[in-house]
Amino acid sequence: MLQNASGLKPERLSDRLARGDLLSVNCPSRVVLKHLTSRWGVLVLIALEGETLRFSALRRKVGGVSERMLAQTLHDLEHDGFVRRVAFDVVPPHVEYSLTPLGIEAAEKVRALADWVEINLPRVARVWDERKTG
Amino acid sequence: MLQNASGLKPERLSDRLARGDLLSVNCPSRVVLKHLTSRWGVLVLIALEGETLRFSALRRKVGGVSERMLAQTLHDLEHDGFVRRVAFDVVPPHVEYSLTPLGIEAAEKVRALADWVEINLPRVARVWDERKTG
DNA sequence: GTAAGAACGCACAAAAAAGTAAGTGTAGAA
DNA sequence: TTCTACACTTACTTTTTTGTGCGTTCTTAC
Repeated sequence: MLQNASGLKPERLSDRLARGDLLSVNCPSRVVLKHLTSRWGVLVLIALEGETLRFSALRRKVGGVSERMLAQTLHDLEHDGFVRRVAFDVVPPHVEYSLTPLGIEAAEKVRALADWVEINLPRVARVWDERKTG
Repeated sequence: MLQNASGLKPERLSDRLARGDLLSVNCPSRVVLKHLTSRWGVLVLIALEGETLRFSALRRKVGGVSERMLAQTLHDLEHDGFVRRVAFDVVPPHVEYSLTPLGIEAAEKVRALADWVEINLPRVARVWDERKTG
């Protein structure tokens, strides 16, 4: 994937991706969407909204993440430009994570969805119950 | 999970779930969020916005889904009350899928996120490029 | 002293998600 | 008369994701 079949000039992603269509296979947006909607991606974005946190604090805030998964999620989000990582060269290590402007925008959308789910959970739960009751 | 340890009256999910906190482990909203943000869940919701589709048509519209995954995704979404399935007892089979009112609301949120991603993909791609260029 | 905390990277293992292939039963098209 | 479409299901394989635990390197608290 991402290979340059015609193999000419050095590819620039930002050129090639004017506008994709989510519903088409290989739409590059799908990759980004995947990071944003990943199990921990959503929660990290939300946890980081409005505050800067250190790795451990973030881990404590996001219930259930393992260190490995948090690190990986943070890498992905940083790589896409949603999260900013600032490391101070001291010992013991001190690293701060925060949202970039891009990340803030994305977090808003993610948060809107998450909020909707939390608020409407009772409606969904009612459907579950009905099905059990028959 | 979901077992009734104290084992008294028949549990009703809609009671137990007044309001969860996404950031806590075992928050039930996470299950629903998982379905909505799953790889194919997002696409199916979007594909079904505004139109009723048959299984095959849906499969053709959502590029890349296998039959198995589409069926499973549809099951999950139906189970949560986002999708309505209407089967006509004829041969060859005829089944129609559409969004419920709940599904329409959810789809709006999901779509908002997806649209944001598509529109802002160039900004993300620029970050990718920068990193490559160094 | 000895343990914990800081922020990971790395190797391995288990679990979950996804893909592949094949089968079902009938009808209308080629 | 052989083929395709329809809407799946089931069994099996592959891929991806997630978790576990160890090592690092130094400092502060007990």
